[in-house]
Amino acid sequence: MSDAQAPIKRRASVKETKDGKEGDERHDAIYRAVSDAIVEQRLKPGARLREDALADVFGISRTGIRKILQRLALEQLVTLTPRRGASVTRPTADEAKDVFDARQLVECGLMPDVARRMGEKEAAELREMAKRERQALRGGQQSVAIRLSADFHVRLAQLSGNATLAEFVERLCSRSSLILAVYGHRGHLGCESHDHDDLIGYLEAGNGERAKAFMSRHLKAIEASLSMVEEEENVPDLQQIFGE
Amino acid sequence: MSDAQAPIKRRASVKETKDGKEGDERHDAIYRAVSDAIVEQRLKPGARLREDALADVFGISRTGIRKILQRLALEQLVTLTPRRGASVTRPTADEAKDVFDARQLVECGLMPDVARRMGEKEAAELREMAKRERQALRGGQQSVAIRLSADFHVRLAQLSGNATLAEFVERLCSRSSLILAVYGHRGHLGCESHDHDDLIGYLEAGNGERAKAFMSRHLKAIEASLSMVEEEENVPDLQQIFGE
DNA sequence: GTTGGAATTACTGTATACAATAAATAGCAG
DNA sequence: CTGCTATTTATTGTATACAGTAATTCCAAC
Repeated sequence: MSDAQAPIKRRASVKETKDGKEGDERHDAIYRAVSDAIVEQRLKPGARLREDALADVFGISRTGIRKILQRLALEQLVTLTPRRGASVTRPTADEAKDVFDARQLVECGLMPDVARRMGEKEAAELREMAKRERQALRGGQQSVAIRLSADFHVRLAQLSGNATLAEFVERLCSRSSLILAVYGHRGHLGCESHDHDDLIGYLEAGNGERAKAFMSRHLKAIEASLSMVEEEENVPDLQQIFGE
Repeated sequence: MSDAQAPIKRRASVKETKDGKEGDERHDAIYRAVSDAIVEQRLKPGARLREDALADVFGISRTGIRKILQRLALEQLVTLTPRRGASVTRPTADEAKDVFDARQLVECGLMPDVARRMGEKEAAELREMAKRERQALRGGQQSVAIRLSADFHVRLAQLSGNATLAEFVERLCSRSSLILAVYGHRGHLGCESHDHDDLIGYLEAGNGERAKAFMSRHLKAIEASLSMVEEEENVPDLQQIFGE
């Protein structure tokens, strides 16, 4: 079985790696910087990402930026419209449903495997992650908490031992963060903070079926917490005026 | 629910679109040409894909080629090693297991949804695809049959109505074709040709659970038909000599 | 004849320059 | 003053040139 055990890489400040590092690492750092900014909603859905501007900010040429934008586009975090450039993806309600249905199928299906491979070390690591998430939430850093929550789910999937499915879950979680950023209620993060701790308990006890059922409820709760009103279009005042 | 109903695009000869079409379509055509060549094993695992060579063949510059190679790399059809260039991915036994486990989870899980949304038109289309696959197999075009089989599974996933999962299945099927190309026995294609017809029957009858169970056996049969001996390395004689 | 090393070659990584197209603005006519 | 058209501007698409690095080949020495 392939090893999907590598822990989630810590995000490093982009500035730090600016000079000394090789090109590859630099590119990865920029990729993560943009990805994080999107997931943490510092770049809001619909925001345009001009190549020149990004190239200036990060001090590389447009060539490298295009590569990164393309990667983000394949992960559906940015939308690449021909001759119009890149912008942060604004997930539709349909996409949101697809993503959560997919998570339901995959993440729940993975729980038995995770329970089987769960050891002390893994449980401790997960608890640490859950703790950090709680701290961020208590500290009012909602967007950071969203990302930490996603990290938790991804790490869980990695523990299943299936690298392919873990990677898929990673993409789903990124998109979920975007969905939460758009449709989530302020002040009510989807994940109840103690859910993750409970889940770890079931997994550590080797109770895969119980964990599976719990994950299902957990995901349903997140999805239910969303207010799925499609954002009004750019010029919606017209319709409101018509209504009155 | 998002619309994942679009039929699989027909592969067009690359030559045809060479002059008249716009850049975007041209790029897509080249992408499909390379992708098909890999899936149909005209480009064998391990084969190097030099940028210059591809640029010459398709009459565009390296810039466009790199874009395409990058996309293929993200789909794990080609492996991109830094400063060494691109080569057709040679799936490991571990990867093969992950891919088939993933297919087991996802494709089987999708069957109930597919059964629910199955209509006459869809069934007819699937039967047509299955027929073409049988014909290719009978005509000795094994590699074409592998691709048609993959197309069938992808179309099935699209009928579930979940675009995200359908796309994931598409990737898994591409990789499966590669796996079959490497580990499959010559003359014994994984998919028994009538399996697909039987499956359509269950789905058309709305029997999702039966279809699910059948799909599970079907995928297990394919996986079981593989001979999972890791290909010997380029210069293995040395090891044999050591053994003697 | 084989091995070590240096020079050459081949290839990728990156930036930049140029072309093409769509958006914005200004100017003109009604 | 409004609406249409033309020009300008901003931004992406593409190719090419240059730099850097790994692989190969050739030569010499043992």
